[in-house]
Amino acid sequence: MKPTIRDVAKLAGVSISTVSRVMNAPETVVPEKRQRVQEAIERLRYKPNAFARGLIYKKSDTFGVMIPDIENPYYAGLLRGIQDAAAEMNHSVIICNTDRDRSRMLAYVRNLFEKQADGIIFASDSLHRELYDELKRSRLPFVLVSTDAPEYDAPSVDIDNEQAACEAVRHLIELGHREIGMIGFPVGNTISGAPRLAGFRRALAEAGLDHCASHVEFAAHRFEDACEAAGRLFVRAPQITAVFAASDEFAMGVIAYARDHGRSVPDQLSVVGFDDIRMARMFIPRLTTVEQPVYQIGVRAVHKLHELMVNGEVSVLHERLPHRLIVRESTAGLRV
Amino acid sequence: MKPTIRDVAKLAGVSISTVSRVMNAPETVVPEKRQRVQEAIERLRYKPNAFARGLIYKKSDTFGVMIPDIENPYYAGLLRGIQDAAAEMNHSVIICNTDRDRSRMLAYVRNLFEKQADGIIFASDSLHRELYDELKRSRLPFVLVSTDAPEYDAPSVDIDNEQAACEAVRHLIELGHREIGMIGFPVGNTISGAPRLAGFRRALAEAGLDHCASHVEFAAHRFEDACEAAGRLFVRAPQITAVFAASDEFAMGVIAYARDHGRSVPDQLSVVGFDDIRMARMFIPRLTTVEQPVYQIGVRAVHKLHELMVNGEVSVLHERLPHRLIVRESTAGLRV
DNA sequence: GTGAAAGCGCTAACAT
DNA sequence: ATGTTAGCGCTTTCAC
Repeated sequence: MKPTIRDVAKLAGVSISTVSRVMNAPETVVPEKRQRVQEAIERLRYKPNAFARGLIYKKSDTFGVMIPDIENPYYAGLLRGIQDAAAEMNHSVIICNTDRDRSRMLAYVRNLFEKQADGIIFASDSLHRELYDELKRSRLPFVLVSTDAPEYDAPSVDIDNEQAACEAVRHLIELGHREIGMIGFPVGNTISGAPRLAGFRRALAEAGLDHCASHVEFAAHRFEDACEAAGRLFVRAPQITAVFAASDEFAMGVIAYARDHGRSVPDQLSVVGFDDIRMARMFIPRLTTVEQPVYQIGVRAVHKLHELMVNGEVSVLHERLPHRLIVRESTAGLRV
Repeated sequence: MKPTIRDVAKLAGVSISTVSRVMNAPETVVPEKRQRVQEAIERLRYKPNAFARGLIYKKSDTFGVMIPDIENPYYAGLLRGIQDAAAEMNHSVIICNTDRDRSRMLAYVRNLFEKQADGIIFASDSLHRELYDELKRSRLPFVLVSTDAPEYDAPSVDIDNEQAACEAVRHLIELGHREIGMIGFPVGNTISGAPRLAGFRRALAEAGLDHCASHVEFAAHRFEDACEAAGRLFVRAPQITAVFAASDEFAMGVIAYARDHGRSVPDQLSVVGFDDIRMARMFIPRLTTVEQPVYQIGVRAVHKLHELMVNGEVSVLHERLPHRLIVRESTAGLRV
């Protein structure tokens, strides 16, 4: 059996409260006894039971992270920031891979509630009504990451997606492109949908290129979806010389499709991605893309959650971190 | 405050033991009361406190996963299998990103112990003495994944790395290559090191190509390291026409390096990777590689851990899952 | 079949 | 400064 506080007390010849004090307020115990207790703790390799503590303190030093798909490099980066920040403050993180399945999400929330999680970080999925209600009822503090839910005033951390998309498209325009298409996320789905599309349209409008505004195809999430979407786009608008892809994986899909159909990148087609996942600089050609500070987003999310847990509220509700366009090899000036 | 069993009892007009019975052995309660209690539970949205339960049952339905780096697609795939299998049996998984830092690993184990985790899955890091001792002392059941530790007889799940590497190299040989190099993991570091090197050497020996046995360079873990290693390899042995890379990321590094130095793949250089990460089929050229059933490895690891938790022992100590060579576009016959 | 009470391992009054 | 005790929320004897 694992040693309990009683075992330590017996071995040290003191009462259990003294042992408890040695752990929680050592200065209130005379050095001599403190010493004895510490030795007993070492010898027995005693560690306090988190259940018993939790029952008293009503906290678990644990929180849950809900993400759609750990295999997606974007979420992996996020998770890393989250876990590092959590470890920093001695908290554990329980990972919940949702696969975008609503009933799984609900089940996770309930489970986290039972396990007395101190909070939840909810990343990237659309926060539907039922889930929001459950979250609220559970009274678990939660923060949203890369998920906009303007209708609910939940704390969030993110980048300015509309602006970032706009800058990416401007880059294409500055390169001389006048026939530009986009591969986007479904509009309703996540924050990556609508705002990035809006940014695309804004850049177009600024440059008087509104005729391109409908050159948009949507893809679900993965590379293969993007390949197909690229196919549809090129059929509809073969004159296109540049594509804004709403994620790096989409950009790779577009490039792969183009390559398979005799269009070389960037000579005959420029492509901008989004996210700057690690793969972006390993791909050939290296991807021009919008860098998101994923790791930092994760870190900030944890801090925000912590603030929420401690103060019950948060100083800035919606936090936006800076993004940056990184020009690599997948975009080039338009050749006439 | 969260409702407790007392609140439910009061609302239903019964004793707390009856409420407990409704949850744990409903058939022992008369239907009428059972009904009332269930209604009260619903109304209050009561959920039993896992701390209190844990204190009694001495288990948390939670286990920890230690991995070096979630951003590495290989581990991400593993984690996905693990999490799915865990969710299946209503267990939570606490993620511990080790960054290969020994003191962090130790800290995680202690933390998991305190939190009363039911077991640990330890992936891919080398299991050093101190950690092994800590694990043993903690009496936490644990299973090793993609980590060989023959000196300790710990349960493990993995593939046959030596054989898989051998097959990858044979593929190169069958293609007509006679000057073959390798980019490997440091030999001491993980299971990916020594066995894959041994497989490389075995295939070479079988074909009477021993003169290639020293055409090996080592890289730490990342793409950039592999690029550099490729540089060293080509300086030392410029006659090489094919490379066996011990991971897909290494293969991409080699290809990127070759591309930057005027060697096209697969026309002038064939490259085989290892792992079949998702990116392997998105890369250009698509990677020929050894597929590991990562997801399944994760699933099996959970089942093995569960077996260990329940029975205190495991029927087969070391489990090996099947691998498979997938030929795509990064390898081609030798042109003379 | 149901309630009262003990106890899981710990902390925090409360005595001394 | 230290020991005794109540109690966190639950399960499980043990009486009735």
